[in-house]
Amino acid sequence: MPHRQGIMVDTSRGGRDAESEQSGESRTANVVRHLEALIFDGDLQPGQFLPSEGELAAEMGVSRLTVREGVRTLEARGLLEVRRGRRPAVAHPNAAPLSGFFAASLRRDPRNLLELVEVRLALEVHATTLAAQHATRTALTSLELAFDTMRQATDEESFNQADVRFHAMLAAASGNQMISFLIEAMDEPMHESRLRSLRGHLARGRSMDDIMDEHARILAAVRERDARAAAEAMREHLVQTRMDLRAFLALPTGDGQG
Amino acid sequence: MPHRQGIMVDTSRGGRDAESEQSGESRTANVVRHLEALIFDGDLQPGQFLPSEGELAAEMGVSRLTVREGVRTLEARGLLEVRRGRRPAVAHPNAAPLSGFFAASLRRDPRNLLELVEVRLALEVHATTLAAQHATRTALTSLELAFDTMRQATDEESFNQADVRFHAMLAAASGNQMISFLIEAMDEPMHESRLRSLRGHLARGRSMDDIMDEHARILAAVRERDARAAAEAMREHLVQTRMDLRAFLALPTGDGQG
DNA sequence: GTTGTGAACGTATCAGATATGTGTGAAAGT
DNA sequence: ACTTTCACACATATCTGATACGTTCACAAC
Repeated sequence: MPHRQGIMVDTSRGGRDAESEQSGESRTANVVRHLEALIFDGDLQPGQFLPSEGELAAEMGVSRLTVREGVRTLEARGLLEVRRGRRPAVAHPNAAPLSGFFAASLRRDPRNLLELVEVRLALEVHATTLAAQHATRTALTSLELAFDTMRQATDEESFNQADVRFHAMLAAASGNQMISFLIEAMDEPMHESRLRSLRGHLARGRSMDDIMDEHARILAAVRERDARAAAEAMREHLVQTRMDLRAFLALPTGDGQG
Repeated sequence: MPHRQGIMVDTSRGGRDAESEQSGESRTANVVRHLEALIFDGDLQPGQFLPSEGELAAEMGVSRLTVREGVRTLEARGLLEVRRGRRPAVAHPNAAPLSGFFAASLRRDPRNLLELVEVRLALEVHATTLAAQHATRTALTSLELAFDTMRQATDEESFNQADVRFHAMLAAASGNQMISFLIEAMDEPMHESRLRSLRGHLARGRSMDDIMDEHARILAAVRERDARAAAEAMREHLVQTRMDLRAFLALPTGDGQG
């Protein structure tokens, strides 16, 4: 009989089956599995609430503290949304865990930026192929809207924002949510590098019109449903962007800067 | 002055600057940021230990409970390794968070499997390009070794294992750790689907030799450093695999099965 | 009908214990 | 001298019992 103390009676209820509890693991791990079961196999839809910490603790025969640790774990994994005063809610699928991973990778070693750029290139090129094949009419409209916003942008920051949106809409047009999440997850961590890329772009003696042309070519090919041309246009655009970033990294000012 | 209770004195030490604590956020959030700072900006290398929970609690003027919640969060993000009886250690970079994300996505909705396959295709094709361009001699040797292991495999399970290893070695040969992590992270969640894909493959009237041929073509192109051919060979292989999987999903037996 | 308000509930956090795993150095045995 | 054993200091895992404060909702007051 493993660690029991005080008046912790085991008779929490009449017929509790002990099968679902692995005694080799920690109680918190058991709580995590229990919560996962509630989320995945229970009939809880995203946004719906779990029992309160106290109820969960009573159900599982552990203290509230242990429940809290399990809840924290699943919150960090993006499966639960915890807000003070409210019961824990099943989270809508979201890219936060991915975002955290990429951000952490960059903070650990800024050189990972170039690796991330490669990942992005691979994903976006494929997303463009899929978008040309499957994009719905509304998705196309959103894409065109984002393109127009880019064209009307005046300052660097709003241009960047519109650029991010264009790429996000393109990913969304692919119809593949996993790809969308991955690309979205890279946006935040790579925000800084975008501005740098832009500076490197200018340093290479290229203009904003070049960038707009590249995007125009992508948009046109997607609109014409020419998957091969669209993918190629995106690849060329991203290769240029990669060169822009390298140009910035080679700049005298941008050398030692993390 | 926000919630203070009991004898919680604020004079934890002489000159503590309160700037690093956002009073708008929860204490746990502050702890998380503090720990992140230790991990990223401190001089702690992976494998090294943080102060004990008690010490951290004293340093930050919070209870051990609050520290524990923060530690749990970072553990779930793959940044800390916690083992009973030992102080928390900085984790080596690892793909666990990605793996958790993909696994959760699949458990939430098995239809995400086809989306994951697309992601895998995009990443592996690009990884193959990079591998053909940059693979070191030792990486090539590992790849050949994995290929030989595949050829000698007798049963389904060991073949699959060798197959996974081949693709992992190829990703490693790309020299891009981020891509490696992503592909590695998909291995576990997609393990089941691999077996199904294999069954679908046979159901389509194709043989194991076909699979070996596809891999042989990839290996040969990478060895000859023909990036375009290598990428194309990988794409064809993965398109076949995708069709295998679809074939399985269309099988009478494999229809309702999650 | 609208608006305020308080009780009920829920989480956030603290304090203080106990149980048990880990590592270390001293004591014991060879 | 070398190894093994064991006790002890330390660290985490978990429990109990409180307090503080955010959320919600029903009900009363206007």
